[in-house]
Amino acid sequence: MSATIRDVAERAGVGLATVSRVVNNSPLVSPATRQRVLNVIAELRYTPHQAARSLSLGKTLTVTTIAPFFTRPSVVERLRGVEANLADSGYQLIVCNVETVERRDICLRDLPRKERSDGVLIISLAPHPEEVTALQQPGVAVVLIDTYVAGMTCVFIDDQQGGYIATRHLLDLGHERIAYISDPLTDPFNFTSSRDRYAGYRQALTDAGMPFCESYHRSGMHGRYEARRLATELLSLDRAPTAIFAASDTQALGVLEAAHDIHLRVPDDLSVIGYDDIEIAEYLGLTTIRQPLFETGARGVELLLERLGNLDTDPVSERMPVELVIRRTTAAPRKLSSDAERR
Amino acid sequence: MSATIRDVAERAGVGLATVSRVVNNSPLVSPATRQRVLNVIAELRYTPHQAARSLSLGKTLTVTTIAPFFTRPSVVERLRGVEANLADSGYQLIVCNVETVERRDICLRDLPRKERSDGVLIISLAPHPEEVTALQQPGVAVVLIDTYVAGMTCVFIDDQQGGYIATRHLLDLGHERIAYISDPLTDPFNFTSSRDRYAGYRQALTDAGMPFCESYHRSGMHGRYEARRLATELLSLDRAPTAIFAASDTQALGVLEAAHDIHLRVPDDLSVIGYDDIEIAEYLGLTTIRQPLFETGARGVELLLERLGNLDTDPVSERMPVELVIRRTTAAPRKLSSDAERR
DNA sequence: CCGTTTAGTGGAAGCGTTTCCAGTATACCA
DNA sequence: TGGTATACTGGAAACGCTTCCACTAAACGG
Repeated sequence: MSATIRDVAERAGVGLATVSRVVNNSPLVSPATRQRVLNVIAELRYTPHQAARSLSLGKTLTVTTIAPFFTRPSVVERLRGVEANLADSGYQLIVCNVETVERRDICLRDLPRKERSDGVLIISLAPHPEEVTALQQPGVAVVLIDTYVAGMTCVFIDDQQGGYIATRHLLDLGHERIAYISDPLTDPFNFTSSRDRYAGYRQALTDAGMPFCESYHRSGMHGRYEARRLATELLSLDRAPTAIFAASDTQALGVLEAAHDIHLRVPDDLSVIGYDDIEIAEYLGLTTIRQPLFETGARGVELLLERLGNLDTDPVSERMPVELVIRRTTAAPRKLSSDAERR
Repeated sequence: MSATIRDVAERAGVGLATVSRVVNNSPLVSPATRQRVLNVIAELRYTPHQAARSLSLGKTLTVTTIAPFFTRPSVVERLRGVEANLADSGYQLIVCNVETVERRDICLRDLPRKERSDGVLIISLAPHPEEVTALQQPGVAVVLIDTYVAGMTCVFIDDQQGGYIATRHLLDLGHERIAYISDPLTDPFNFTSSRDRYAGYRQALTDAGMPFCESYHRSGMHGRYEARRLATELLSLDRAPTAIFAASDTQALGVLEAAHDIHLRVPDDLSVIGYDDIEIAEYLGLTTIRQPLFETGARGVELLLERLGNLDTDPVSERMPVELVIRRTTAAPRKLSSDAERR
């Protein structure tokens, strides 16, 4: 159907090897021959057959990215970073979306195999110990994004630090009743960010000599609606929090809605801080913790490409910084009401 | 390095062909042999080599999706539809992001080739006539999403209708000065949606006997910031519009910002309607035109898989419906002020 | 009981590349 | 002038799989 290297060779009156050399820019071809071959290639619209190429080469020329819920703004942004750096590398990007635990397990087991892909990028999914062992088998290069596992190459965020900074910000403003809304701290996907941010939250509280109140921590399925529900619960508490730290901007939106529902004004009656700094955060004036989403993806690919060149590289891990972005949803608590309530 | 079919065959004491048959669920294997082979496969952690498989099969087992600006909410949602329906099909999804015209041209020329992919999904990019010819060459199955081209298989949206409905809604509310903000009507990517929606806008105006005012149409680069700038221009006109139809929700956000900048209240002083019904639209109470984003992606894959089975299928095109979603950013214009200004 | 079908099996060709190896000119050096 | 390095070139093996074809042994019908 389409032209093969043999067709080109015959038509140009040269050997197969020569055509291959031309295609691969080998210097061992005389200019005259090269030109003749190039003409025939153009004439026949010849394109090398990927599968044949990779079979012969022993490489798939392919990089697989495993991403959970790849429509979430934060994931999309990381993916963009991945794509941007992979586009000109000659590798194709295979994207695998994970929305169920079964698929998570299948993907982590079957995809990182030499027969399928030269390299694998795993976003936000922390492999279990036995999976780590499998991932370390030589043959496939693996880079973890947004996750830290000792002994593997990772690009990650210091989420504990992020949680700390967010809470610290609220403490600095004078808040004493600070709640935290997040995904479940342990979940079957093995996401670590809610857990790490929680640890930072607790640490900041402790460092400030502030007691931790169990009922100020609520967790539930990721998403705006669930966060709205949790925030509503929180806000109807006897001693309702004056500030809520949401583990993601999306969840912060839910908190904002809940506040709106009961006619609480933000930041006057309630301070809200999110996490991620997704695009809409700026629009809404949401105070948040910015993490370098695009950059983690981009850097992850860089590390992967390096490892692809040399598989024996020692694993490296890079921590990316987070940053507090103060906008319009956090402010000092109203002394009056909180004092009144307290006495 | 990793086990091949030969290793399995030797270890199980059977022929290559038998192993292949087991792997591919051929009925021509006795239960006993099958079990023996399966045991060895498990033991050796054997996985068929993709490239070898596809070379032998003459198929790449791969589907490529070409998407412009794949982080835009509307595109992400379509991609999710694509992924959802492709996940269990046995085909791998290769994603190609297009953010420059050069890459658009390269992708449209090089990717839809039998040697690279069994099928190609093209999102929102209308091929030029000469590209259409190339895309119709047998060998690759191509499905266009969000674009209509005669003679090709497409899943598209009636954007003209959408533009009409949006404008009609504003007219019905009593607006007489309705502006339209969009991407440039003709652009090098050959996006058609802004153009079609514009046509609907004009048509609705005409049908209502309303004159079209050139200065009420502004176009610029896609995005919130540009839309905000254009809206600001519009709102500082002598006879400023009382309603603005934005060609996307993202742009509608920019309009909302512009209104906020000059302390115009929405919908009291200004009605705003968007397009797409992206997730944030509901949160913001944005009136908009909903288009079935996920569904176009999902349906596109279905059609592609059908064509993959039988390449000689006649091209079909399916139009998906749009729907007006009325929320809180549109209302009747304030008679008082508009009358006052007019006289 | 003997042909004939049928289930199960293995060998080998072929998919389209890359690349090692061997070969043939031509150029260069002594 | 002969020998050797040099610049190209082509043949063929190999990559790991699928599948056609040939084959054997058992089952079946007359």
